Amino acid sequence: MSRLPQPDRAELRLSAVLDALADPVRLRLLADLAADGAEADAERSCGIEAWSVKVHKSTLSHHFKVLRDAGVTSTRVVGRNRWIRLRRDDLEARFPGLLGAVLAALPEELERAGAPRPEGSGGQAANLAR
Amino acid sequence: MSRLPQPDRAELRLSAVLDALADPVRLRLLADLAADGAEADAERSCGIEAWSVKVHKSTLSHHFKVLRDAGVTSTRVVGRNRWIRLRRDDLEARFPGLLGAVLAALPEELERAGAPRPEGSGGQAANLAR
DNA sequence: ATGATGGTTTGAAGATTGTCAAACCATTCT
DNA sequence: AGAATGGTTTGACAATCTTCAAACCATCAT
Repeated sequence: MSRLPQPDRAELRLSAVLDALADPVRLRLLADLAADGAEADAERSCGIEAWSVKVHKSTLSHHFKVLRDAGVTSTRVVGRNRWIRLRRDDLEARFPGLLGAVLAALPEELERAGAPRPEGSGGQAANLAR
Repeated sequence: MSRLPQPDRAELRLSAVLDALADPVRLRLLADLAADGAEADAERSCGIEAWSVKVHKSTLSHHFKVLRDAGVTSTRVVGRNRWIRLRRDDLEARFPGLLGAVLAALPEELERAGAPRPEGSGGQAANLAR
C-alpha cells in the first residue's frame, strides 16, 4: 500500500489550487468527495461508477492527477485500486477558509450548471460544508 | 458617468469567479486592488502605470473584462477614464469567506511567483509562468 | 501461465486562453 | 475643427487544456 506523489502541505500553491478548482468537471468531483463526509479518512474509489461525472476513464484519471498535483486530493494505492480523499486539513492550514467557502457555494453552482444530476438530487447540501 | 455592464449580485457564478482568479496576472491585479484598502469606494484608475503588472494595454483591458464579467470587479466610467473597484460586499454575500481566503493567501503566493520584473527581459511568456 | 480488471500514459484533435499589434471610439485639449 | 488621450475591439499566433481512444502496466483470479 503506497501513495501517489503529492506536494507537501508547505508546497501548496494558491494558483495551482484555484486552477484545479476552475473546471466544471473537477468541481463536480470535489462535490462528490465532499459529500462523503468531513472525516479525514473518508475516501472514494477511483472507479468511474463512483462519480457523478460521466467521462472516459482516462479523462477521469487526468482530472484526478490535476487535483492531486495541486494538493487538493490524496490518493492511496491498494492493489490495483486507488482511494481518493480530500486534503481538508492541509488545505485549511495553508488557505484557511478557502475550501469551506468553495464547498458551501458548490451545491448551488452545480444546480445552475444543470446537466448531470447525481441521481439522488435532493438537498444534501448541508453535508458538504464542514 | 456610467458603469460598464456587470452581473447582478444574485447572478454571480462560483465557476466564473474561480476561473477569473485562476490566472497569475489577474491575481496580481487583485492584489493591487486589495492593497487600496477595504473601503467600498476604493478605486483605481485603469491606466497601465497604476498596476504592478506590465503587459500591453489591450491585454490589461482583456483581463479587466474577465474580472468584471465574473463579478469580481466593478468599473465606473468617467469621461475617458475608468475606475475599478473590488466588489467585496457582493462577493462576500454570495460566497462568504472566499475573497478573504484568497486575499489572505495572496501575498505569499505572489512572493513565490517571483516579483514583477523591475527591468527588461520582457519575453512574451516570461512575465509569469503558469 | 493465462486472462481479466482497475487505472495510467501516450497520442491526437478541437476548443480556450493569453498576448501583442493595429485599428477604432469617445472624450478632452488646443 | 483638428489633434491628443484613455481605453476597447478585432485579428492573429502560440501555448495550454479537455477529451477520447488505444496501448500499456501492475495486480488479481482462474
